[in-house]
Amino acid sequence: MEVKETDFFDQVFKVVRLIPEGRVTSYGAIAKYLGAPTSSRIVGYAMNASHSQKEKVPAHRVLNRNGQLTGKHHFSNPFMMQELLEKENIIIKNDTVQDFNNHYWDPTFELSL
DNA sequence: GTAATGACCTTGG
DNA sequence: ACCAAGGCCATTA
Repeated sequence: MEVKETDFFDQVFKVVRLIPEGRVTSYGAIAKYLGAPTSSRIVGYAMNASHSQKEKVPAHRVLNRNGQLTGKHHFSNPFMMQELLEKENIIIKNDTVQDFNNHYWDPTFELSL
């Protein structure tokens, strides 16, 4: 089964796609939700593979713990990520999401509710 | 098969 | 409070 990259990736994509509009989450939150709080890097790597996925993944809603647009450079255009987020009523300044705590969407909290 | 890198986070000094 | 290093899993060279 070469089509199966890894279950971890699939899980990450699934959670990322569940992120509602106007909400953002962090890699560590997803990793923790998947049961791998220390494997936060894998989540970021999964986003890197998101381009390979058929279904589009709202990777622009996934930021780091600092609320910083670390992977904006990986998009079609570095500004695309910021534009997409701004379109969702999310304010971004200096490549950093303002009111990050207010827009933070924790899967372990929302999905575990 | 080994080594290095990566859209990160946690812990130690 | 700030700075530094380690760890994690998977992919690529």
